[in-house]
Amino acid sequence: MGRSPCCEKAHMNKGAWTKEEDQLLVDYIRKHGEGCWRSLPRAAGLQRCGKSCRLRWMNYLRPDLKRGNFTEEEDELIIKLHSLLGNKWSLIAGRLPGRTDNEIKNYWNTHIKRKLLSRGIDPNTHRLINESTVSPSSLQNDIVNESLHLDFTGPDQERLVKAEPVVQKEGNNNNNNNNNNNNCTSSGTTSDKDFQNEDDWVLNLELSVGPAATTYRYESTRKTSLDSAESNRRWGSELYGGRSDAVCLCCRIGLFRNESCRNCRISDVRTIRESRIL
DNA sequence: AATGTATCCAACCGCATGTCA
DNA sequence: GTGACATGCGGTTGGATACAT
Repeated sequence: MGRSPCCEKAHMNKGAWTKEEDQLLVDYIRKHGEGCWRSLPRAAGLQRCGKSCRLRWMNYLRPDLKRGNFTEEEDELIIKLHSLLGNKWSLIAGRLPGRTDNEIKNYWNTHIKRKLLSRGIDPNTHRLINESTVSPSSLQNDIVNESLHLDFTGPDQERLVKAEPVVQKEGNNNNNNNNNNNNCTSSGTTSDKDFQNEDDWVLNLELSVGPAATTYRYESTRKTSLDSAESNRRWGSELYGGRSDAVCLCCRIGLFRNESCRNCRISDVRTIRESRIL
């Protein structure tokens, strides 16, 4: 027995969205907030599948999306994050405010792959092409280290090194206070509940790499967000054994210093996030 | 100007996962 | 424990546009 389709597709529009459809979706979400994508199309008067609505909103209509070309800084950050996370586009997008996983994925496939290849670097392995084995003294290794070196020091280092490279599939991310109206549930985001158990530390590391900048929680029927600075504090605080001066991943990787990192500069993203909902 | 080719990116699809009854 | 359902993710597709011939 297969799963039933997510929606009745017979009478659904497909393909490019019209301005009218966009407007209906934006109006509805402004009024009611995100969530419950299955019932949203009908409620909003759209002849679209819920998944399609979600995608359109997440990748195109969200007001906090950054438009325009990727900067050199973003390029380098994507490369470094990809060397750490692989094709975990949503996690990578979580560290690039205003960019979507789809956008980064497309950009990777159309630009960065080519860029790396032109540098003689295999975009999949982040190693020099023509060198199949790792030599600790080689340039190749320098590149790998340059990409992967995280400088994790202190008591947590050992646990971190032992962590499996599983990014998302484990853990107790049952954080959402579900708004059970319309039998809607939500899933997948990380909250402070995830940080309550010290034994979950490694899991929390995995979960926190991505969504720091856009970590939502449901409160009653309205969605709010953790501001990125707070998310970074929580993430870093757990990561570095409760130190309060923890920094975000960008800084940790060494791409930025605190003063030049966008994530660290944003002190209160909540204002931005909420204003787009209201 | 017409045609062919390359590139970009929005959207789709299938599957994995989490939640709930 | 199990199945149905909702959502999210990553790979892929195909139409639009840019560029080359």
